[in-house]
Amino acid sequence: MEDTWINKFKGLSRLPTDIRAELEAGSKIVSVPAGTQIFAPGETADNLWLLLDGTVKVQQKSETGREVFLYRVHAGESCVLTTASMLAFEDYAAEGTAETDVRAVAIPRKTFDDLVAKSPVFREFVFTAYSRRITDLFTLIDDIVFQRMDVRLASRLLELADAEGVVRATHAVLGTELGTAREVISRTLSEFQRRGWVEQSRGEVRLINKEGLEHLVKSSAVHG
Amino acid sequence: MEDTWINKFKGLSRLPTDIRAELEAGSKIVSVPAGTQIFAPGETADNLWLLLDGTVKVQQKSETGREVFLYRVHAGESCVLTTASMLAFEDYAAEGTAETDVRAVAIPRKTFDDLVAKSPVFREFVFTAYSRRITDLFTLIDDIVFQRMDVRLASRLLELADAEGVVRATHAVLGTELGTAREVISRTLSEFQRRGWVEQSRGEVRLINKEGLEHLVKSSAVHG
DNA sequence: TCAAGTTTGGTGACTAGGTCACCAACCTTT
DNA sequence: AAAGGTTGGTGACCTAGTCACCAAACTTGA
Repeated sequence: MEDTWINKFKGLSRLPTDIRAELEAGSKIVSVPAGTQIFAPGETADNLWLLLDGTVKVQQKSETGREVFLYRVHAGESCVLTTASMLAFEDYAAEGTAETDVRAVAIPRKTFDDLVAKSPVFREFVFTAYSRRITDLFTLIDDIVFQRMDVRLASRLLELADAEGVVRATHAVLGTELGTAREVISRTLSEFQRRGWVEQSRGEVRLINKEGLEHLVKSSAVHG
Repeated sequence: MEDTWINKFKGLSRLPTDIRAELEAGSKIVSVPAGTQIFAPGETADNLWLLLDGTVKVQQKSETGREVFLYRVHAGESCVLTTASMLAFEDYAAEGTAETDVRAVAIPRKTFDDLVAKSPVFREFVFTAYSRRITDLFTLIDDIVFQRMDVRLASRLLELADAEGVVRATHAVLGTELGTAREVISRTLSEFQRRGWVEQSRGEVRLINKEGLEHLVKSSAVHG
């Protein structure tokens, strides 16, 4: 029914015909509604997901119940870090939730393992995805340690804004995204509002002066 | 000359004979002195290292020149995260340095790729190593965000202490290990000294009451 | 439609920890 | 013994995380 999804993934378009056929035959397209938990700590993942539409948020839950945002998987990307736990038959410490309605290709362990064995192109696809994710994690650690909160919030708001420049998220959610407390978000947003960069209402932040936010982000990139 | 190193690596001992032979023939044992830079940002790694002796410290260098410690590779482990960049032909954002004299098995890209293709046991070895490293990174992020500095320092001191209970490291080094400033280390160590847990001299910290440190670490694990 | 409960955001007071500037003690080199 | 680098100590200050509490905005149900 849908024989072109492979072309949505840059690294897969070079797959030879026989491997493409095996990949299509050995996987299936799934749809889940927003809010669905896709993988959870303590569960062994048994499918590699390649996202066709929507986004998945990956968070780490600490023993105290608090959460830290790790990364976000967008359409055209894969939840590849789960494959490590998949092939290693190990549990995964993070949890993934569909933020929006999600359509994805689910590749079961067996197909995945076969393709890694057979296809150099597929191997490169997997390891490239890994490499990107791991680099993201390194960048996250760097940010947490060295970057100021206001800069991190400004840049996250710019990322999360929709076409109208509106971010639909509560202060508490933004807090876990950045690994900080809700109060810190509230205070920083008040300051942004005082400067005329944003307007707020319950559950949303409207960016009314993106240049201000962008300038804050840029200026800090220079000095660190 | 050395045909038993494979048994130092738990996940490799189950390799079938022909694969063992290929692995041994296609790799070589290398030795480097303490302080050697093993991989650096901007370089494509072209060997997977399996550590036989010594330790390798992996750090992220930020644009500002400051460093954050990411993880430490011990004997019997592999620098597996570099393989992602190896197979993806991508640069790596982190740098690895030999902390001690290091003896290791270097597996070149070609051998590595062949073995991943041919051997399910080797694949499992690689992905298990990945899984462990990634989980470590998640734990690190969690620690940085939620754990108190004094607890983190206490636990790091216990890890780094030699058989005599001595940690040979300057305050500045301990600072980068924990992603904090030297001053914070100095103050926290003074407090530990005041409590009779450690004694200090230039370049080293002697743990004279490990129970005190351990108790601090344990007590915080309960409440978070 | 109103009361009760829940979710969301605001605030003051306090603490932990990161930053800056500077100095002193200590080691190494010549 | 002087000079210079390395290491550690300290006060003042600022950022951000924590705690306790409240108020406003929404939701639910009788």
